[in-house]
Amino acid sequence: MVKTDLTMSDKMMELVARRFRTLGEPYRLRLLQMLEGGEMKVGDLVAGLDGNQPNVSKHLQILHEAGLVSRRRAGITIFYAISDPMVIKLCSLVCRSEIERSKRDFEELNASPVERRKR
Amino acid sequence: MVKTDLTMSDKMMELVARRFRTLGEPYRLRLLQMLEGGEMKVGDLVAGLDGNQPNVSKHLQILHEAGLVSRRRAGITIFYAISDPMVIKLCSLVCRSEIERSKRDFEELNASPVERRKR
DNA sequence: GGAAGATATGCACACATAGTGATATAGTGA
DNA sequence: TCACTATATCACTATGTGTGCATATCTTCC
Repeated sequence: MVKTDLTMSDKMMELVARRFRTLGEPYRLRLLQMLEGGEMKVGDLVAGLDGNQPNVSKHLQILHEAGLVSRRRAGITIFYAISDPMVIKLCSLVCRSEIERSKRDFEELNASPVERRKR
Repeated sequence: MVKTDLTMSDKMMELVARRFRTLGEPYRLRLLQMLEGGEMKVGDLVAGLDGNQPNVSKHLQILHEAGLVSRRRAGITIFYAISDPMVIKLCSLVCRSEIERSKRDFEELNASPVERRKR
């Protein structure tokens, strides 16, 4: 029923791209990072990220619509939490790859001039 | 030397976000998908994606600057290939998660009205 | 019901970026 | 050197989206 072969349909491609774009914002990554330790209320996220409240709310909304965080109301405050642990795996994958990349760049910079001419 | 603890620095966050944004374009995902089978020349990518050549070149440039694809010149033609296999892992992770999500949505739609009221 | 606090939303602006057609560059062979 | 082919770059427009301010909504407590 569900299409699972290698060639993704255009619609699936669009969905995947959309999810990547959702994660393509530093502010949202910081929010997710803060939520990595457990659920938090909006006010604490605002305080922890030195941002203004509407902006934080908007980003949380985007993360929520993407299904990456869940919402829980407790009286007058609202708690957000990571709902799809995949995002953590994704971020650590990219982060590790980025570190590898910077390491390669570093070694390339320190290579001998003869080596460097080969690029 | 390299910062590896859980709280990413702002600079690392920016790099990770940039990479996600690079993958946040359906056209680029389609290019990567075509390259999954091995290196290809620009012309074949243009033909395979029913796009115009400057656009394909620009996207390939972006992928190349991100370090996701490598370039190889063979005479007058240029071959591109996936250089960081991590992108395949990333895409399949997100794709699987997206399938799970659509499955949940489907089941939720087919749940009894009583269940549905709980959302 | 009215006030207060927490969160969400609407609006306007700025900026980044994708698409497109024209043009430039680079390699090849005559 | 000149034409030809493959690819890259430029200039322009259009669209999407992040940000900040003002304001609305929702819940609780008096």
